[in-house]
Amino acid sequence: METITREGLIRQLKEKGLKITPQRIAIIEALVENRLLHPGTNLIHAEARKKTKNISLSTVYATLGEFSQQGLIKSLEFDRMENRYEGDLEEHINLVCRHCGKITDYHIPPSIEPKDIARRAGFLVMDARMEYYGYCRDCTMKRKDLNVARQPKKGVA
Amino acid sequence: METITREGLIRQLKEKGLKITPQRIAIIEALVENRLLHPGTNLIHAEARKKTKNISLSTVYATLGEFSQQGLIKSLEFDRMENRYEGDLEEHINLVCRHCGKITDYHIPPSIEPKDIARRAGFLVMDARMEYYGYCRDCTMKRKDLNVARQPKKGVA
DNA sequence: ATCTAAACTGGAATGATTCCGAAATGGAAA
DNA sequence: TTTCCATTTCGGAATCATTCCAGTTTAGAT
Ligand SMILES: [Mn+2]
Ligand SMILES: [Mn+2]
Ligand SMILES: [Zn+2]
Ligand SMILES: [Zn+2]
Repeated sequence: METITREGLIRQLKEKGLKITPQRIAIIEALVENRLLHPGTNLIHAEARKKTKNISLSTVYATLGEFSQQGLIKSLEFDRMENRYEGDLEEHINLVCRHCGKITDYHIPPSIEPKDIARRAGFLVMDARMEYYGYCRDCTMKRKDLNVARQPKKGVA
Repeated sequence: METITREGLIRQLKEKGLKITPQRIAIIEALVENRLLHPGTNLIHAEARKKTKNISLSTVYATLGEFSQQGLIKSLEFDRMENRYEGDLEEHINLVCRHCGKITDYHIPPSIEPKDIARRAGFLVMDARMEYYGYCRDCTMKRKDLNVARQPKKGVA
């Protein structure tokens, strides 16, 4: 099981010593209920508002950031488009429609032949993006502080 | 061959009826010379400036955008980090270091066992990102204007 | 009931990217 | 070669998702 649930998330918050607040409950419910949509910050904000009066957007940002950092959910980051949140932690391919923005999960069978898989799902593959994030050899060597650091904003080398 | 070269890019511009300007030449040279770094807009701007006096940042943005749209290069888009440009059009995995931001190419052998490959390259995989961009079944159906449209900024469904 | 570190808040700041109208120019046509 | 105009360039303002901040509230331990 790798899919988020209301109770599962609450339990994890407790385990990690994070506080259970009305705002967090509302956000959790919004996340779980809309997980198939890979909801963005604004949808979560709107849905959470229906459950508790006045949740600030700042809180939604902070909370989704915290949850992602803690590994409760994953954030799918885009350029000039709000980040989207993933409630399925299992490794799979997200089929992102360039036209309507819909993101669909495609769970990969043991062995892959990526393009075919997508085609079989009726998805017209125009471009692929596969990335691994982690630490390069150099950084692994001099690993002084491999705290989960955000990617540097500037500088290329 | 799938790697950009000065002459190749110039030829493609001509083929597509785009004008050859000093600014574009400078940007092309900057792209080719730094292709291994997956340079960002600012590096390209800085390098291009060395070749022709006064290239505006707007022009660099416009040019890299145009080149990407035409398929001469690919843009790797990130959240809160400047986009990076790819001069190797062959399908491969980009190993993105969360620590120093370095992006390394890893060309995939016929059949993949992704994680192992990365490990063999000395890269510590912490997270994976694999995405296909294209058109979902629904959009392919009612494909009226499948022009390369930018992803909608808002709205989830 | 008390207390404090954590969480929340609204508004300001950030920064990469886009947008804009005006000026410059590549290169086709004469 | 000169003319001409669609394309390109320019710089400054605008955009907008996200982050930051300083003050206030609160969950939950004691
Ligand atoms: Mn998914
Ligand atoms: Mn690459
Ligand atoms: Zn679609
Ligand atoms: Zn590194």
